[in-house]
Amino acid sequence: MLTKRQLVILKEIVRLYTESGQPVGSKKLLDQLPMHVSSATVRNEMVHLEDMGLIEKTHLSSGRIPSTKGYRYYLDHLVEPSGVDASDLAVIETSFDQSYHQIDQIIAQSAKILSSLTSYTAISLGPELRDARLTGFRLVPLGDHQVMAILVTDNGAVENQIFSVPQELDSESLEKAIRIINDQLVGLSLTEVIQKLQSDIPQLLTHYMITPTGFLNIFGNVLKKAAQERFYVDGKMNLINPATVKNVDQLKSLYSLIDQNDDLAKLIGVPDQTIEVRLGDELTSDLLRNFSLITATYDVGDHGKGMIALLGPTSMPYSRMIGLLDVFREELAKKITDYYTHRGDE
Amino acid sequence: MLTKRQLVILKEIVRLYTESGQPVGSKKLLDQLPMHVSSATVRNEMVHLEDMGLIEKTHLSSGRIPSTKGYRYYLDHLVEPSGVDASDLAVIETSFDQSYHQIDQIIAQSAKILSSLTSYTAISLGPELRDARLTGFRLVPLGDHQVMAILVTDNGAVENQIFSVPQELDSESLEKAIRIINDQLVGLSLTEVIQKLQSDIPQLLTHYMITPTGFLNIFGNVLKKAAQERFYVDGKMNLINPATVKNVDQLKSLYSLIDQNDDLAKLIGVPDQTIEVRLGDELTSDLLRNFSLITATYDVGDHGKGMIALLGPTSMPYSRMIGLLDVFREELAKKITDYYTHRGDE
DNA sequence: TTTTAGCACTTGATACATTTGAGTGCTAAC
DNA sequence: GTTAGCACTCAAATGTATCAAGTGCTAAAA
Repeated sequence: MLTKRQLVILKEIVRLYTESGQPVGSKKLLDQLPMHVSSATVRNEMVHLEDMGLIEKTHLSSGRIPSTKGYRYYLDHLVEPSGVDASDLAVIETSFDQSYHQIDQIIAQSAKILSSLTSYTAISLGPELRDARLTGFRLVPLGDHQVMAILVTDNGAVENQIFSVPQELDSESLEKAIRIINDQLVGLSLTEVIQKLQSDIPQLLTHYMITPTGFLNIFGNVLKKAAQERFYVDGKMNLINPATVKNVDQLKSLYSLIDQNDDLAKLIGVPDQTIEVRLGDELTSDLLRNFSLITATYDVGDHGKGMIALLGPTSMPYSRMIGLLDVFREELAKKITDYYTHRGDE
Repeated sequence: MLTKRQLVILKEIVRLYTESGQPVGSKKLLDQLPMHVSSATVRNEMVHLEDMGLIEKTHLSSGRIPSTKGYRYYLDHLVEPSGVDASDLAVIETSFDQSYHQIDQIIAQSAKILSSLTSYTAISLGPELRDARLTGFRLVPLGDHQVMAILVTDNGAVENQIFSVPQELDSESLEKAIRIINDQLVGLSLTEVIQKLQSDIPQLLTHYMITPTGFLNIFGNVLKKAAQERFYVDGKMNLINPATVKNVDQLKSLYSLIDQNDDLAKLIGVPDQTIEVRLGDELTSDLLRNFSLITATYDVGDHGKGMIALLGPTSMPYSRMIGLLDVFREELAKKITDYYTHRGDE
């Protein structure tokens, strides 16, 4: 158990280190501490904190920096989210103040705003699509044996993809198939649609088409693409930071980790807190040893939950970041709700 | 005028410097030279070359490196494109060996192949769209006052964008408008379409619609997007190179230069040679002082010309790069021609 | 028992001198 | 025109001294 004084010292070490980037020595620390004790006392306390593994030295005679365990303790017990600057708030509001034709544009914009506000890498994810309901499937002939398949869901996501049509498909049976799809599947959630696609539908189609596989491939493809979570990342450049990335190779690996949608999904996982910070070992990849990931979920009622996240060095100014994300959650949820209620009414 | 021996020496300096990255001294140079002269003779020749501004020293007693002017001379008179490795050729062929639904996928893949083969940044541009002809314009209702506008051209490019439909547009007049567009404009080149859009069409539409502006906005938007040259860039990471980029800020500026489609268009301009190398001052931006840009055009007959390019440090192995691009031009043109002839016939 | 003053010790950073090696330019002889 | 030889230059590596910031420990004070 930590004494009151040790708590204050740990908290101050975290603050000073994130501010200055330099290891914190007993003298510097003393200037900032509210109580008046001698530097020797502080040193003694620091020895205790070090014994507990909460802080560490970079070399024998250096000042101390928080260890991963120390940050963990700080985040679990000490951090106090700070309020958001009026100027930051203004940036958020003006940046969101445009009309969007697609929800994905809002999500992409979110990542952009967050990364510019924080100078870290921002990741954002739209409301979950699994529970979104299919509102329509279209095939638009483009000529030259090509069609564009378009899938629309009730939460505003639109997925499209272009296919070369297999020769055996004539436009008549295609139209029939589409009618069946729309009759049978509209209104179901995407997960349900995926299930039905593996049971009822194929048989149903055989009544009207000779070989439904070609068509089912097309539909299945677009469906898969639509049901997949798609992360928007902004501020990748900000990963370049001598404190976290040692060499160019590491940077390249990091980039490919982040560009890979699946890897990113694995990294972020399923946060269970509203705002959650993971760092060091808690992150899946060895590449992220010196990183910290703050995830925040947001809630848009019937339309499900989404997520925004910041990826940066372990020594982030957590109070500010957590405060900021907390406000941003609300603003984003508001904007999305707004979008759902007003779309098309301009 | 340079003597035979000076030419050999200049060429060798370029080769050794690109290989080693180190300034080349008289001794090292001597080992590689075919004729047997003394190092003093070589030194004398180097003084001449330096007087002509073709090579330079990094400091008073250092070896020599080619100057920008030296590279220019080398490229104009000395470079001999080398053949392409069998392995490189195999990579190109296997990477292209898939079926593509859209021409843009081929173009994007080109950039990917080139950057992975060269470890430089690769840029690619599809066949010119100005002369492409409009083959169709569609509006697909998605529900909730939203439509997707789709524009197809005869060279396989498909552009789509989603709009919220202005309230005053009912579906009936929309259909009429689309019929007019397709009747009047299909078969014309995009440049012609853009012209007509500013003259005949608005008046023509007023016969059938009350306020055509809403509709014209949508069409104009997609048209503009379709007619715009879109560059595909791959291997941006490779710009990180201590030889060319000194600090992180410069890197960020470079990235934003490359991400900005317009800036990129300005940078690349209109190459008049089949394969052209520009370096130093010849590039528009100050940021690119230490870079070299190799552009190569490719020709797909009726479907116009496109471009591929490599951006890297001035000290690239030009023989290999030029040889590679020359082969790649052909392969890409072949692949695209292939796409046009076989699309839809699988 | 806790706190503090004092001191010896460690370490990274900085500055400076010295050496080494790769290279040059020049001169005089071939 | 070419070459051997030599004095000279400079960056990079190496060595040395000093400084500042910090620590741990001990013994005395509170």
